[in-house]
Amino acid sequence: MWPLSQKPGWAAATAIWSTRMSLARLDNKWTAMVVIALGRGDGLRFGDLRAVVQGISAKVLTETLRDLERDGIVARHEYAEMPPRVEYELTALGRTLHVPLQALGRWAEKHTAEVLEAREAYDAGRR
Amino acid sequence: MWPLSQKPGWAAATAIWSTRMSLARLDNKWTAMVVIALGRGDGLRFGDLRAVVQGISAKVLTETLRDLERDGIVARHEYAEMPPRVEYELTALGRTLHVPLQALGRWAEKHTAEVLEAREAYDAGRR
DNA sequence: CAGGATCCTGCTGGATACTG
DNA sequence: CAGTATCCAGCAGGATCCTG
Repeated sequence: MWPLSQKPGWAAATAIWSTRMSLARLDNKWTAMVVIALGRGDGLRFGDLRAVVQGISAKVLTETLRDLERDGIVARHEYAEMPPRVEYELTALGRTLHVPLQALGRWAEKHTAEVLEAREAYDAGRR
Repeated sequence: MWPLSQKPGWAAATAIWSTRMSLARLDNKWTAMVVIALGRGDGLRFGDLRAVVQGISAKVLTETLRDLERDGIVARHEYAEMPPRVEYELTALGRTLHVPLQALGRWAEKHTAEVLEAREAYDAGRR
């Protein structure tokens, strides 16, 4: 195996990753969880999302949803009622994104123990 | 469809997501790209990684690699040579993580155009 | 209830210089 | 080459208060 840096086209092809991965909105640490949450039920309310995505503040949830709406991943439905009701759901594009993200969520659930063990072993070695 | 907040077990089951997704190291925006890069070749050097994961600083790459090593996802091989050489590769656990992350990368590549269009449309409507 | 506005802080992560 | 150490700016994101 030769150094990647000498592989023709590699650097150029991978240079745009950062841009594309940003488009996937992975730069916002909450995005993935919001999309996964939305992928489960249809018509989730703001409050439901806050409860499900534990730890997120109202402000950040609002911003995250705005960004996702702008990117065509989330659709916002506002009902002129009293009290006001707003529901969010994934668009068709959003549902395609939900697939790999859900796979990632499953990975996390499945391998949590292994990661924790590795972490303890590492820390034990350092001590 | 009833509100999620009333679904028994849901809140409890999803409350730990944040923890588990953190374990997946999605809170670091560079992690995904580093793992994807490592998943391609075996024995990537520090400098190669810096070149491939465009825009990352040496400091942050170091920290990211340390965290991944601690979590048992990346293995570090140091060679006592002059000049020094250090190679990184995914562990068995790391390769299982690589699968969903690569899928995510493919999503980003495939749907970049759609996202950009949605973004323009959204901004046009706002104007 | 859903969020806009504002203020403020901590940590992320960049720049630079130095070592084995 | 592959880091480490230090310093520091910027911004993510939390707390609080307010509105339709």
